Amino acid sequence: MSGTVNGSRRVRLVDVARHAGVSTKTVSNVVHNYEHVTPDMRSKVQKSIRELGYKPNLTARRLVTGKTSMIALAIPETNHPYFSSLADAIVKAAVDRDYRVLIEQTDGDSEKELDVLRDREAGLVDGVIFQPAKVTSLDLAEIQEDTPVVMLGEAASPIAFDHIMIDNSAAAEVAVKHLIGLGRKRIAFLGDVRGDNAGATKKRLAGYQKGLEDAGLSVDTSLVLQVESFSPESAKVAVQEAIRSGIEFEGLLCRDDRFAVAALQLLRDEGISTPEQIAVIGWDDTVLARYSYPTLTSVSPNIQAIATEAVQMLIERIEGLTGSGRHVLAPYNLHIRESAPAVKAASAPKN
Amino acid sequence: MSGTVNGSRRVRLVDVARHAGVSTKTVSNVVHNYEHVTPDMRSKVQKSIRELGYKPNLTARRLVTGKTSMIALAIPETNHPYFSSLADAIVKAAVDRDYRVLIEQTDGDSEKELDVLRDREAGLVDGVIFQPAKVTSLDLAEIQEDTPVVMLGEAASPIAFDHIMIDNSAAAEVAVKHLIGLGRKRIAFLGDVRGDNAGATKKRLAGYQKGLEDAGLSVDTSLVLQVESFSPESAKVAVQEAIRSGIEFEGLLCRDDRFAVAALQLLRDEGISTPEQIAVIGWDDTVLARYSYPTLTSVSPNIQAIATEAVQMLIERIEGLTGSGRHVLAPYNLHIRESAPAVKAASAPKN
DNA sequence: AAACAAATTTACATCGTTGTAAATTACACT
DNA sequence: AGTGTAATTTACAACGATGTAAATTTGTTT
Repeated sequence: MSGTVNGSRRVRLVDVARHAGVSTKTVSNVVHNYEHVTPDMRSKVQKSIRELGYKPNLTARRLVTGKTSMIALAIPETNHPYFSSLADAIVKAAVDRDYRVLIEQTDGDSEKELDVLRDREAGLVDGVIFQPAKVTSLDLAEIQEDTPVVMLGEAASPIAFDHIMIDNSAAAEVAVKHLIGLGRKRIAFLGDVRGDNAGATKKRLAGYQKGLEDAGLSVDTSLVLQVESFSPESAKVAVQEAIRSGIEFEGLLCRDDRFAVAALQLLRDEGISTPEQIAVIGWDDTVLARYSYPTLTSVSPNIQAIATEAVQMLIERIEGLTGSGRHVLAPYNLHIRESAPAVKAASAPKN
Repeated sequence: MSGTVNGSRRVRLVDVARHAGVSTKTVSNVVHNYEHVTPDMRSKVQKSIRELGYKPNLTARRLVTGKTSMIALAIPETNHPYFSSLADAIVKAAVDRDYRVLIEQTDGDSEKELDVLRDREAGLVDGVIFQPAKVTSLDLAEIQEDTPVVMLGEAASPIAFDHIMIDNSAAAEVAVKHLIGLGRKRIAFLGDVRGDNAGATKKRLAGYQKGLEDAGLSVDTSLVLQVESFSPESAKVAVQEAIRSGIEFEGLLCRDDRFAVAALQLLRDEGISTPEQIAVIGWDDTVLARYSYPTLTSVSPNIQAIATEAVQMLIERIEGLTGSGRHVLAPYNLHIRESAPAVKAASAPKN
């Protein structure tokens, strides 16, 4: 009773129609639960469908409807704690809306990122949710495609595109103020990555600075730690150099959890206690934050909200909404854990 | 110079043909780099393609060729360190072979898992790589579909399917022997999860047992810690209860990294040192192992090899290979880190 | 220059479904 | 019973590409 009888071709709509003695359109109507079908017809057709093991061919359906019911999610890497939870949430949100998700890995490569939007082939997906790592607003502005796109993340994007992000500057400010609330005065930022032109770090730095200034603290540029690359190793090197060169700080705000956890490991190796001597805050609230030692306080974007909103906005575009790009700020909060505990329980720095 | 001129429909093959004054088939030939096309023709057509901004419609192509060049990857959750690296590797391997990957999350739900194979719609993908969490060999045997499938992971699968896994029993044995090499005699296993009928744990337990027996150690069933669910919390509860009830052990082999890292946290909270008092080994060698404290020794399946092989086997099936299921053992090794260090550097248990 | 073979190009049917609009049937009301 | 209207069902032409096989052009050989 399988889809094909030995060696014969797949069962088509027309085969069901013949078997049931009706037109193909009626079978189609039954398949789609069209309401104006008499119960007799319906059950007769359903019986044939069952007996023949008919399954609709999605490709043919797509060709005539022009809809794929698929969206692409373009992210730098799947194997990254933040992006994998983002992917998870977006897949769930899409499935709720009867869409499927195609993952496109751009590997943080600007050519691959542009390819995603250049859209060399048509009819693959109905729309794209795109979190760029390298590509700049200028690159994007040149590309004017007709596939709907929703941008995620902190990169500046052309106003033409819908865009969802958290208020990076405000979030950094909240994080800095939390550290200040713990009595920390000299607060470092890890890290300013060489060649990172995506703009995320700049915004976080701006918030970091504003947080300090609002509290009447001076901004010391030697506390903005420069990092060679996005690898945890180079983050460790940066922190280590700072310590070796005698730069003192009691708080550390990191641009992401990977850097933060690397910093935790380094501080431990150097015999510096967290949070007693240096309180640390990460960014993204990934799985790493839950399992590190000490557990990591982290800026926590509401991924659920981002995913739901992104899918919603994209579907609106797919369904024909026009007009210039919408710009949405997603909610976030600071997830407090041991590395920068709640203010009440805070002990003053010991050094 | 974009794909569509204001408001007009998409450019089709036939539009290019008319513009260039040739037949549609010639345009198609140029698009596909068919060799028997004169240079004149080719450049004339390419010019038209460029000027009109033509992009081939994948759906139409698929309908006539019957190929989607997409494969599905069905996994319990994207947001899991092991599965996200698996997804990453499979996407890369597939892209290398000119396939795209559709991620299907089964949420460890047996209905959803069956749905993946029941294949309610045809022509979505050319084949499926499927790592089940719940579904048993029996459930699967009933389903006889024509979409090629490659199974991953430790669940028993019907002989009809191709299947790739690491030798769980042997790997567990290696891990246990490593602990024994560190001088540990009482070695516990975390954990036997209630309701886990996927068979993975059973095989690991078998290897655990064999490793002990080979070393002439007795197998104490109270050292096989029962866990209520797959959550880290329940793993912690299980370890805690064992300690509270006076069960003593110097080595701990865990069924996955999440459990292992949860155990590390609990041991720390209990004031038990790792690896001095209890050496711990995880499984899957996920990102957690790199960032935990202490860093985690873990059984490390060669994900790269698994992904490449899975894609290779699936494509062979897609291209028509018939015959009964092939069963492949993938390579693995024990990634040594601090929680169960290399034998040389090992210190004897202190308690 | 004719004849044949090989290399290009073309015409046309086809993939399997759904949209449109026309044809039919069923139903209600004089 | 006859007519008008609404509810079903159907016929047929798309959707946009590629495969097949035939038609044409080009090139070679005698």
